[in-house]
Amino acid sequence: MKNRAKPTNRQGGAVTAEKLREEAARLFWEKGYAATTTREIAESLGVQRASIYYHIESKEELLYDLCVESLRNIRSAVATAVADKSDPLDRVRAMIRAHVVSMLEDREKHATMLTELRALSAPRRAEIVRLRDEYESLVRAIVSEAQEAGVLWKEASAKELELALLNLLNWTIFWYRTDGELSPEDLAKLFEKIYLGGVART
Amino acid sequence: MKNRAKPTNRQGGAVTAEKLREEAARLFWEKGYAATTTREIAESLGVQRASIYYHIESKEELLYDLCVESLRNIRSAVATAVADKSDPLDRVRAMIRAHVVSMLEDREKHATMLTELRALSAPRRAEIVRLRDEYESLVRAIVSEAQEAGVLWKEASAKELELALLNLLNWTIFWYRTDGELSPEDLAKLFEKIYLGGVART
DNA sequence: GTCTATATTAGGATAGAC
DNA sequence: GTCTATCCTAATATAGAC
Repeated sequence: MKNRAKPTNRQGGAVTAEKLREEAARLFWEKGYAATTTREIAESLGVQRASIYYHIESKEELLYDLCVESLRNIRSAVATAVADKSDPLDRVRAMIRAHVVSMLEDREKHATMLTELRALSAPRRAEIVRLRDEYESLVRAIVSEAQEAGVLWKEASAKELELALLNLLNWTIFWYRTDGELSPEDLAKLFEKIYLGGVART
Repeated sequence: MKNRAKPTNRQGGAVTAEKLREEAARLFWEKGYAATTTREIAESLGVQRASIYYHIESKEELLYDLCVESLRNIRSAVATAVADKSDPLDRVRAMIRAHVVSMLEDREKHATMLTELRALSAPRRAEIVRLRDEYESLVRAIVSEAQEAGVLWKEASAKELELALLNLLNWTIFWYRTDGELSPEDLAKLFEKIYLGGVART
């Protein structure tokens, strides 16, 4: 057996920028960005501290890339989910489902993006805020269309309804457990029912 | 003029544990607990770094005290608000109002408590989790009573309805601005309407 | 692509004077 | 109750060998 390309790390494969980002997302979510050290990231991957700098320029780059990926993923999930729906209420339902499922299936990344924005330097933060605003515009447009079609309240603005919806969905990252009773789909159904119909018995 | 007790800091008064906690809450919320340095806290108060250790034992103590205070305040606000109501639906409404107003009027403290728990050492974290669970039990009891009285859904459990309610309310800390269009009371009314009645036009 | 070794700075906390 | 001075550790990142 030739020993070329024999890795000395414990993960079996070469450390790639991809693996780095995965592990970073996990640790950033577990301990927070500022409290996570590059030492820990390297240790988790079974390599020396210096080795990770072959793949990345800085710790902040890991956070930035992760935020970009998170926002691209959720935006694309929602856009795809509503693409083949024309009924305004169906589009709202599809959006809720896609947002919740996408968010919870890649929870570490989305949670980090949603809560660690302030750790980025000003230029990178501005870029992420721009992407986030773009996503919020998509959500708001879907809400607004439903209002115009007469199937959602008009007593509140599209902005207010959008913020309330994201409130209801996003906080889930803080308590959702993969080993819990409710699947992402179950939660999406619950939130859809509550958002559209409320919890009061009629 | 005698110059005894003349403070050299820029704040005009003596630095007290109270002022320390206020400033810490502000900075912890602005930059996160781990990214906030004791140097910055001292600088904001106009004193030398060493001086703050006369009032506290460690940076972590600031976070812990702040979490305890936050949970005591919101619990007491909600308990007081529902105390004189007997109608189950009125109690739910009063709880929403008190939670939102209390949370937003002392936003830095509550936000820090809600998001920086993981920075505490295990014993202190356990203590805060216990207080938080106590508060959640109060919320759940109010929801549960309303279900038993037949005025809220029973298709979902009290736990699910409680989690969904706190979702809807808590995420507000991430976007609420004191200079925005909506007051805490306005937001409480909006959330009350959405939570109980949903946003679909009937 | 990963290693050893290290430069460099920052951060929490303490000692002891006033 | 605050100051100056400093200890000590931990952290990001780089240099250069293999």
